[in-house]
Amino acid sequence: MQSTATPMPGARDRILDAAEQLVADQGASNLTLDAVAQAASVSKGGLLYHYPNKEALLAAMIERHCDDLDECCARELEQLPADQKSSQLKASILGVLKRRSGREDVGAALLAAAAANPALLDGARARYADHVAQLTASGGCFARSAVIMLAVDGLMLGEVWRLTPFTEEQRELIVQELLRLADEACTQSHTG
Amino acid sequence: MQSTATPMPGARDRILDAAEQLVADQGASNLTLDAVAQAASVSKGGLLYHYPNKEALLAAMIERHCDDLDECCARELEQLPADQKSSQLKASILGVLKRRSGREDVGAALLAAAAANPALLDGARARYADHVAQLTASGGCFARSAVIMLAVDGLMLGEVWRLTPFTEEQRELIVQELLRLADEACTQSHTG
DNA sequence: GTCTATAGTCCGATAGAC
DNA sequence: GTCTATCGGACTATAGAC
Repeated sequence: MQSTATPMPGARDRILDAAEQLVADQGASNLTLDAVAQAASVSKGGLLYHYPNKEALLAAMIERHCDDLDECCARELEQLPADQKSSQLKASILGVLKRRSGREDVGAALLAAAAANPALLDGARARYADHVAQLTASGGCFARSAVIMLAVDGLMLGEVWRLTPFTEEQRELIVQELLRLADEACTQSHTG
Repeated sequence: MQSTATPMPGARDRILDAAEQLVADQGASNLTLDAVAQAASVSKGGLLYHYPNKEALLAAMIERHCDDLDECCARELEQLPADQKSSQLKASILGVLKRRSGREDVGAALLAAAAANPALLDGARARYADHVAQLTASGGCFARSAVIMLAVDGLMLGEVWRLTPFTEEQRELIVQELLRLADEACTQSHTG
């Protein structure tokens, strides 16, 4: 485990950093073991000591990426009132969407790698299922909460693939609308 | 152009069919020119006559995939009242989500290929921008309409990557909720 | 624990006959 | 318009020294 301030990153994390930067700079198809080793200032043999094959490297990248996302949501949750049902949902919205991560290319590359090897996403799948379970347990309207979660996913993935053409103003309107819907989901006033 | 009933598919479409099936059966990483040629009963040289390189083949696959999606939405639109503002939005919801396409793997593979070559998605980007423009012009609430569109995308992409753990019942609840929200988006009663 | 060197595989694209 | 044959390059992973 890695604290937020990292005075001396271990080799494993340094490799992950280098791999991320490489993908962000040069695209997914250039994520070769050679390139990663060079970028991380390790030899290929050294790289393969820490991650025995490319799949293991990708799995570690995905896991850290998901951890980052969870941390963002956790930080948002701390700044929201603890006694409101909607806070959990709002934290998910803000944690994922408040600031664009700047690592969209990395996300795209990791998802691309998962197409060749679906098992890579097993961890992410488990996290997703947890979130849905939390949703059903939170007492708010399930369908409404799910729609909000899915819209968050849709916007994030749209930005990952650079499909969404929204202006910053439009994007802000969307986030505000999501927060409004989150309140509704928990007060259930929308069922009329 | 290809009519709905295809008595004798041209070589180009036959190749596309074979490529889709190959991806669906064997995964994205097995979409090699050799494999496609074999599956389409053409030689590699013949394949490369119709699509001069792999990128051209992928672009054609993506374009046809998008066309299919548009057609599904158009068909739904025909069955909805023409005089209601919400029909357009509802057609998008139903066209994409009513029946699972069964081609999720193909979508994943195409998206994955786009990570290595972002230009492949330019066509899809233009379509997306069109949809958003239609949204703003339709007179309904922009933010609400956008949220609905994004949730549709989120669910579709979630299924493409097999991330979503929803049961069929939950999925149906979500679709119904989206349709309800579409009505609200166009009556604007929610801003109250 | 980290390195060098290399084995072995696979793929995309070209050349040129028919 | 379709074929065969092959080139050249890139990649993962292993073997073994230090």
